Amino acid sequence: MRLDHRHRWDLTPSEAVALQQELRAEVVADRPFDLAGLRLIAGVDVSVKENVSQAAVVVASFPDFRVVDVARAMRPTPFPYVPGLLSFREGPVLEEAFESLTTEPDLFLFDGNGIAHPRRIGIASHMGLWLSRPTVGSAKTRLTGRHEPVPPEKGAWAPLMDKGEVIGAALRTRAGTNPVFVSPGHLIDLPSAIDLVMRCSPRFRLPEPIRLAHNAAGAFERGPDLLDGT
DNA sequence: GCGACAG
DNA sequence: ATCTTGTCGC
Repeated sequence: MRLDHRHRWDLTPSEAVALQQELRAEVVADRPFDLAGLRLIAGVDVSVKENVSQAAVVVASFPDFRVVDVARAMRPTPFPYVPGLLSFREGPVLEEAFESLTTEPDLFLFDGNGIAHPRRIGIASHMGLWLSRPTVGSAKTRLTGRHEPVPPEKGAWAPLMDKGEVIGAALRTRAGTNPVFVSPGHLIDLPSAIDLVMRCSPRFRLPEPIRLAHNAAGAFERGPDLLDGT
């Protein structure tokens, strides 16, 4: 699929931060997204095996999550993990995977944050600019911001606050486990993102598209092809 | 200077 | 992210 807003990835950490400061103004995180029109959703994830990164983009039908397309890419890991600069580590291999994607998903769900980021441009927002399509961030742990305790029932959530702004939500996708951190990536608002993640998590803590992508990205290291949700 | 810190 | 056995619970 076609990509916009392309730029070089080989930047120093301080150059990367400067670029984020430039790009943050382009991110749109206040637009409602109509889930009624959602047909194809893509889960995005990257696995790292020493100095090799493997990306997987799994396109599935919504709301039944039948896999319709898978794009993968494998490249040397170019950038160390630095909190706040994840997109510069995973961006290159993701770019390659996106280019080989033949299907056109309506929305992309990322394993990581959207605007719930110190500079409001986590990997879901950053890649959203490249994709020019709605993106949502779903992280397993918190990067920045604070929140009140989340009630125990499935579907309960608490706003994630940072510097006086609501940047996301700690969402209970399943009772008895930790909440996930949801935030708009690009071209979607928080209420829509929360609704989406809940509808993508009928059974497990993590959204179905993320689980599919996680399996596809790490499959070669865990034996036989496990491209389904088993 | 001391913690915090997506994957 | 990845390193790794058993174990508690539905």
